[in-house]
Amino acid sequence: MGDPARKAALFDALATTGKALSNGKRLELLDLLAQGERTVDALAKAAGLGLTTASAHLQTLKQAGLVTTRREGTRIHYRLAGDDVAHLFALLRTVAETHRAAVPVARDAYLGSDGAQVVTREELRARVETGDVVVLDVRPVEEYEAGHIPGAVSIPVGELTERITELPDDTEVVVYCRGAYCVLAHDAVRLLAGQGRRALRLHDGMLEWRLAELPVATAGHSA
Amino acid sequence: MGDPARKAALFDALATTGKALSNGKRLELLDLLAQGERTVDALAKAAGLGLTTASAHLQTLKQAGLVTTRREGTRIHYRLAGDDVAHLFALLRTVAETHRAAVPVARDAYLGSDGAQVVTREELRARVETGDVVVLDVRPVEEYEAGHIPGAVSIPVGELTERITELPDDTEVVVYCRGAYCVLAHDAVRLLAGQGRRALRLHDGMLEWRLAELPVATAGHSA
DNA sequence: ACAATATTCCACGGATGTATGGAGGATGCC
DNA sequence: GGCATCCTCCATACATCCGTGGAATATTGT
Repeated sequence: MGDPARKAALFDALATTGKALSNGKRLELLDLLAQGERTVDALAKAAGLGLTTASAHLQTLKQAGLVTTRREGTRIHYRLAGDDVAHLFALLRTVAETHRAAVPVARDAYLGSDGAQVVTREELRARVETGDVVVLDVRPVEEYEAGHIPGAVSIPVGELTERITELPDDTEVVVYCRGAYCVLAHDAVRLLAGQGRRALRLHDGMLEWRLAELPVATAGHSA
Repeated sequence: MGDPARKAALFDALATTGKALSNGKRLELLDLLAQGERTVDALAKAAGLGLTTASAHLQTLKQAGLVTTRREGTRIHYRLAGDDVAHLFALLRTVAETHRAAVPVARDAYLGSDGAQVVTREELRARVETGDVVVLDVRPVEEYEAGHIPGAVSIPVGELTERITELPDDTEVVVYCRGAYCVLAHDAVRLLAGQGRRALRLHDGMLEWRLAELPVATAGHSA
């Protein structure tokens, strides 16, 4: 009763999934995949990995059950196996931030400060309803198309300088990007400030918005 | 703007916490700690580890921010750093079970089948209210004292044979133990069946009960 | 069938993780 | 102080992981 070997086998099986979360690069890949599916090649470039290395990490994630694949011609698209995986990633982040001082420090060092006033999801939602603000999505277009906050305008941060005139200058702008660990919104706020504009920033990003089960619009039709 | 080295440092910091979940023995330790605090020695014995090995694993968990310590005389008591850690563990389990077929297989192989009818938390709560059932906690006494389902009777599974007469034979008994991966309740049901008694089993256990924020009673006073 | 593209598989060296036994620290009791 | 207890730290041997390049595989287009 309660064979230790079988107990070890059970927890080792769990550990296989845990192991997928034990490497920074794999976590970066999960962070990217939380925005939508991507090909191996795209993931490798985005995470700054060699192709074969990225492939190996993706195999590990697949083995762990965290991602699934879809073949389209010669390309293979990876995506998260489910929203529960995104929740797991987000919870790992929260736990690490709560209980390890080094994490918030590293986060601030990476994101830098933008002096922007931050807005919670609920505040943003309320202000969108009243038409009080313009919401700006600064992620790459593909990610915007895969799902964005209803009513948001898409201007990838790389094009923001030349397209800044598309933003009204008589309405407050709230910028957002992928999630709590995404620099794009910080960069955008700094860039806008450099142009004499003032912008607010959503406290986290699309990932948390989706996990909170708030409405999401996709390329074709609004949700 | 988005220094790759800082990005890597941030995700590596996260990975330190993830790494804590990458080893079966550490997951066993977390599972035990979810029931309440324990000394190093007790944890080592319960998990079937050498003392120094257990100590090393606990250092890893502490480094990851998942556990904290408290010294009492010569002993050091480890405990989970917070309920969010228990949630993280539970979510990892759920994700692994959902997306990896090997996990439920290993679970069933470890727990064995007891033929018992299972009861959900809500069903149990309702039936406790009406006084319809006796709830039996078969965990070690210390764990019962650290927190149990209000109204539950404590008979550790090891003493169940000799103390079986303490259970009424005109009322249904619902057995529970630590959580979804705990054998004690399964063993108890098999044992009761061997004595001609029939018992139901709570679908999961104390861990999930607590995380669902249902009422918990402690040794002295009921919650 | 052949070439091109995208991805996976394989082999290797360097780094990191794991278990074990023995030494070293901290606390409590006499 | 001296000793016992409990735990941590250190050194060692072994296994596993990581990143890298080259070979093998699968699909598409010609």
